[in-house]
Amino acid sequence: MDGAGFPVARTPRTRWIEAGLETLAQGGPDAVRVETLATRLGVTKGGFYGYFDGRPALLAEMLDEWERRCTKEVLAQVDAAGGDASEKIRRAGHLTFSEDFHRIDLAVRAWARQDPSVATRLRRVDNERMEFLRRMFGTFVTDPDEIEARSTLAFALAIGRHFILVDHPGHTKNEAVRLAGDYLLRP
Amino acid sequence: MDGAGFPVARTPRTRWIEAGLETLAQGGPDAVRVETLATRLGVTKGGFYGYFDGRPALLAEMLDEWERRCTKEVLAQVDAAGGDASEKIRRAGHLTFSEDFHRIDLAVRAWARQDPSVATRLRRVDNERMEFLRRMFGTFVTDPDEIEARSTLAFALAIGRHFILVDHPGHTKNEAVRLAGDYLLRP
DNA sequence: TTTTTTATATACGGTACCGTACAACTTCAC
DNA sequence: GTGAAGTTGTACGGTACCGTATATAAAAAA
Repeated sequence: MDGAGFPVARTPRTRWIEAGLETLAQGGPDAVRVETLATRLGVTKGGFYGYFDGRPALLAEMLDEWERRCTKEVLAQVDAAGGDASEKIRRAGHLTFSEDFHRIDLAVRAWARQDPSVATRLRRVDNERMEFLRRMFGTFVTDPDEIEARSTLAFALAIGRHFILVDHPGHTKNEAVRLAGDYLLRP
Repeated sequence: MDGAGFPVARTPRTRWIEAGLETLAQGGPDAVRVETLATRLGVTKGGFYGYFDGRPALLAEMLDEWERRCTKEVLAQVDAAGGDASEKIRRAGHLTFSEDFHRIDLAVRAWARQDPSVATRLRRVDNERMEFLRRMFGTFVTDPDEIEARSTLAFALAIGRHFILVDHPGHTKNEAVRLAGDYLLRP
């Protein structure tokens, strides 16, 4: 065809990015080191610089991937599943606030406090999520201020629960969060 | 007296700890490096190892200082000021999450997600704060579940507002948070 | 002033990581 | 096979940081 025989990459871009995101979730952005990632992947950094223009480029692409996942991917899954409007809203909520996305998300969130360019990306994503919450509360609350208040609290609960370390005597943590959620969602 | 002449330390323990906390707030725990701190303080690391048994010891003492500040110091001030329950809640919020303490607090919070020993300390502090919130809500709410729900939401709002990056069309961020706070504190 | 005591500067060896250069290997096309 | 072309391993120099050892400076006590 266009003429080149080549070996299959053992460690293509996607694997570096995947390992990077995993490490980010576990240890924060400072834990994402080229040589560490290489060891983790069972290779040396030899191939890395063929794919990425240095460590900053990897970090940028990790953020690209994270952003893509929590926007396009979530919307695609929601649309694919079908159902009516409120069904879709609920599904989107479960997806964007699922444990799976959260680990990376929380790391990005902490990272954003120290890096303005990360903050810009996070703001873009968070605004979309907040819009979703407003739509949700708008279906059974009429006062705009109350919509804003409840949406803000719901978002804060979804995020805060992972940054706050408290015991709830007589309840599990999940029960306590559910209690708070119910309080927020009552008519 | 006990017999020692000595020069006044230009850079005593407290200054290292102070600089450490400041750096922690700005760049996270990984930014707290001995030599970097020394440069920032206009000295070399020469004196550091006379005070601290290595970098981990400094980090530990930084956490000691942070813990001391946000328990004894803050609660004393809140109780001293008086006022009714919701007044105290706001005051506690303003004090423990005053810009000054807050910057450090949020950094510790992010740090705790990656270090179990930090998490243990944070849990101790957060439990005290949560106890305070429950007491305050308990003065005008009777249902225990509702006390727990409102307290959880109040805490989540205080923390979440700094980790969430959203625009509130028609409101400033502070207005939006106040809206949420009012909603939470209504009788 | 001299001595004593301590804080800091300087110098060192070691580790971990970055990014580059190039050699060695692997796979496909022929 | 042989060769082309991409992937990975290895080797290198550079930087930043750790922790130690020791010299220097400076202030209190004599």
